Amino acid sequence: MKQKSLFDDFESNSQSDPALMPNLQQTQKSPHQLSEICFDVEATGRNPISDIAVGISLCKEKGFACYVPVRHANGSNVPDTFSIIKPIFEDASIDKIGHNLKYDTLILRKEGIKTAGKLYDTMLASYLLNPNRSEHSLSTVGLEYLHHKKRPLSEVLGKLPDFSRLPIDEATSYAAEDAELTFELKDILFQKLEAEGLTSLYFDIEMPLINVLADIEEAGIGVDTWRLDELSKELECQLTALQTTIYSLAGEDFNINSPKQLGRILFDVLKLKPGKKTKTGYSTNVEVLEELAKSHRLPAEILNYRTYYKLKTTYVDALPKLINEKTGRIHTSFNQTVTATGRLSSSDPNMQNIPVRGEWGSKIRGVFIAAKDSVLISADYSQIELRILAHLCKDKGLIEAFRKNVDIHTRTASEIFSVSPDKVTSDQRRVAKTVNFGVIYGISPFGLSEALGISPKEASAIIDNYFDRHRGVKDYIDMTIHTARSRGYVQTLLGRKRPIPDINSSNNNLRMQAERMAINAPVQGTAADLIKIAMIRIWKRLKESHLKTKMILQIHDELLFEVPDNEAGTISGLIKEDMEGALSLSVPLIVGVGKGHTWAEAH
DNA sequence: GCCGTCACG
DNA sequence: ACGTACGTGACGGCA
Repeated sequence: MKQKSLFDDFESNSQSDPALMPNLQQTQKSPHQLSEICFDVEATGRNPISDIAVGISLCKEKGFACYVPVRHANGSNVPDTFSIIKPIFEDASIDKIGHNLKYDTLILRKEGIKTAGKLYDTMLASYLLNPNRSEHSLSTVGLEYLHHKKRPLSEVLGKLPDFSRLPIDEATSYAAEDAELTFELKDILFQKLEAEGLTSLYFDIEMPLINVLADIEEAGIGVDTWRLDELSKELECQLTALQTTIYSLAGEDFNINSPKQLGRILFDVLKLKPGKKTKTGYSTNVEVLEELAKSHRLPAEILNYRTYYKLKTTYVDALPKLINEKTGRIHTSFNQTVTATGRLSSSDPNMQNIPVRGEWGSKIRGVFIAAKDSVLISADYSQIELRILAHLCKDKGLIEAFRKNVDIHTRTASEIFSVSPDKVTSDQRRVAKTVNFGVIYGISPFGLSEALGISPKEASAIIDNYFDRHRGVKDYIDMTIHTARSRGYVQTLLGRKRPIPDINSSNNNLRMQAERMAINAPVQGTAADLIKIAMIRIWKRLKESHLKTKMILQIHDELLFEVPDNEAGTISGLIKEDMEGALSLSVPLIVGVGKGHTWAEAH
């Protein structure tokens, strides 16, 4: 069969309307077999689960871009668009280039198009090149690398509600520009990735993760709306009662949610002793209120009120609004280009900060439920960051502890307090746990003293003691800071880089903060690399084995799966195996697995 | 739009 | 004398 050029098809389809293909009119080149195509999907909004495609722009070379309207409100759409472009997107011999491909592929999937072929995502390339940057939109990246100023979509749209209302000529010039800009960015960014040694991280981890995340987002998670409603009423009750108590204790009504008004009541009216200050006034945070609660009932009730208010507004009342009408499930967004360390982030809703602690943590996790005839399985890495620290710093004591699989906090306690492990008190273990976390965060005497409520002197002694017994950790930290100073960046085990711009700053605070970032980033970032590898392995295994189990959440060191009952018996072992074997470190990796009808039960 | 606060790893 | 543990996102108040 004769291979027809995509652009031939577009031309034949658009001849009656020259406005559709302005750039095509300019460049009449002889058709040839495509080896790569740059594309961008224009849609009705920013949520790939609920949005629909309005049009698709394509660029095959510089100066040769076009736009195919699909669902414009004015009706000038190309008939049968998808049958024209479908073969191109599904042709594995044609490389696909795009900016934020997760979004585009999710939209295309709903049109029945499954993209095949080698993928290049310029947004992910930009992220790996500079993860400190908070934004990697096409306009931002285009500005940085091509000095190209894109007109903001909001300005193009004006008062129009979405892209489908845009007159076709404006839509065409806007969309074609996006595809062409992406096309031009590709070569520049990939040369830089190569030069920075980031290609294997890019092609082996970040790019394959796109489809994993797209599947997770598409799958969503089930929620018990009836139970949410019940919890909302219960919280409403509690809050009403607390409000009455608080007004009576304060002697007047005020807005409890206003730190400013609360500060006036606590420190001006009741004359309680202010603790720390913020930039704007008195601090009224947990630490301050807990201290005040020792001498007055009001701050104690404020703390209760805050807890319930948070649970109600951020979770119980917010979640139902985010349930997708069609699927009846919650579909979070996993953002792959936000964090400076390589972690994912989650939003709309953030499914990575759902309460877990205390009675209400269980109540709220209890509303996330498995589908009919399925269970939820949670698998989480045990002490992942400390194990990674042990591997990175090669400290003998730390490695030995994990190889023997002893309780790491108890062991640290026995070291810093010079007692045998079986004599460690729960209080000593708590202190040791804080120290172990502190090490990963770039511990300082002041920070530890604040966290433990002890004097900086005592904290300093504990830290010195810890580093005396763990020279490997101390040397690793010194070496990391030294590397950061000389190279300007730090790296994870897989070569992910984080620039540390302030590491040589003359400002002590900035420099010390930079040092803590330098210490933490390789540890947190390697853990992020690790779980990403595990996700890809599991995803491939599920696909190849034609299993119906779905990965539905990632919470930094935990993966959550929705598992049909008939797969529940065998899947845990496979998940555990893939997660524990994702990287071969000098210490074993251990994954705990739980099962249940709700997330609370599975965790 | 920023700030303070607080939920998570 | 200063301000301090690392990384996120969402909420309400306020200018």
